[in-house]
Amino acid sequence: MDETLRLSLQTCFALYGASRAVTSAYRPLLDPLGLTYPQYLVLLVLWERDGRAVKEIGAELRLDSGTLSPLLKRLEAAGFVERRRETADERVVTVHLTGSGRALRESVACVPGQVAAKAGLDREELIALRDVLTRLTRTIEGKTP
Amino acid sequence: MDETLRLSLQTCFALYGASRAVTSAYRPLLDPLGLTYPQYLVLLVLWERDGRAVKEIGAELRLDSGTLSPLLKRLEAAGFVERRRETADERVVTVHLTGSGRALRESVACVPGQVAAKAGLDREELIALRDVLTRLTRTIEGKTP
DNA sequence: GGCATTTAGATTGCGCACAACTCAATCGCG
DNA sequence: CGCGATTGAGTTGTGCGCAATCTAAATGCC
Repeated sequence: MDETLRLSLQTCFALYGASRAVTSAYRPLLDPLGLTYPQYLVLLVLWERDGRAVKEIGAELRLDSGTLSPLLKRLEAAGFVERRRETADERVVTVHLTGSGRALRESVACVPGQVAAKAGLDREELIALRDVLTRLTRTIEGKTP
Repeated sequence: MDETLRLSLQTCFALYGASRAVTSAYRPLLDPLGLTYPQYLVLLVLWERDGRAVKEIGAELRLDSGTLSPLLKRLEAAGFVERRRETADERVVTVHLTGSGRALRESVACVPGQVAAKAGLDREELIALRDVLTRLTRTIEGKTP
């Protein structure tokens, strides 16, 4: 097989493996708090700005309602968020942190540092990796809308 | 929040997003053939060397039997592979390509090239990305065995 | 005002991932 | 040889991720 094709395959597989490895690096840290990695991402979005619509959260994380609806239901069942149907536009549901949802922020403050330590990349590499992955994602999404 | 922690979060999220973006770049190419990306990976492993044990495939792709057993069952139902319980050691099941499983190889020959085109990274970037991701995965797996 | 179109969210269904468990076969050690 | 420990595969249950579909609400256009 062509060298370039092989390289493409290897890179895609490396991406697939690395993503699972990072998620599994988060797992032992989040599990004691009763969170999964995607749930943690939703909370990050809400900690930055509370009371967002499901739609906005989805735009931020690139997740549709098919993924978010049940996930938010679980976060609500766990007591970390509340969902409110807006009166101004009753199609919209906004998601609000509860007290324990806000409190969780302190509990996970050390998580990113611990994951960074497990990853073992230095600052330069993290920046380069973040930037090339962001560009890759944007390029693909531009071509598969 | 600490600048470094933010960087770590951004990089993990970029990895999570890029992995899904790449998988979704494969989807329209593999879907007409009745394959998913993980199924395609299993076939890649078998095209390289046929008749491997489930265990070996799992070691190659870092997938356990909980993922592979039903996946292989679906590949078998689709007529691309056959599973045989070994007589020498009856715990072992080896997976063998069928004629149509082998034939599929030609049909997907163009796939990696098309994905590479969608990704829009040049050769140097692909190599750098593959290598840093491979190192990242190994480092994490070394620390979370 | 009335009706088609669009929009936000939920639901259904399928296929991974992964943990936890079962079961049968094999291995290893006394 | 016998038997406990280990191994390989499968099963069960949970939680994404995404396509397809549904419903209700809002919008637009006449």
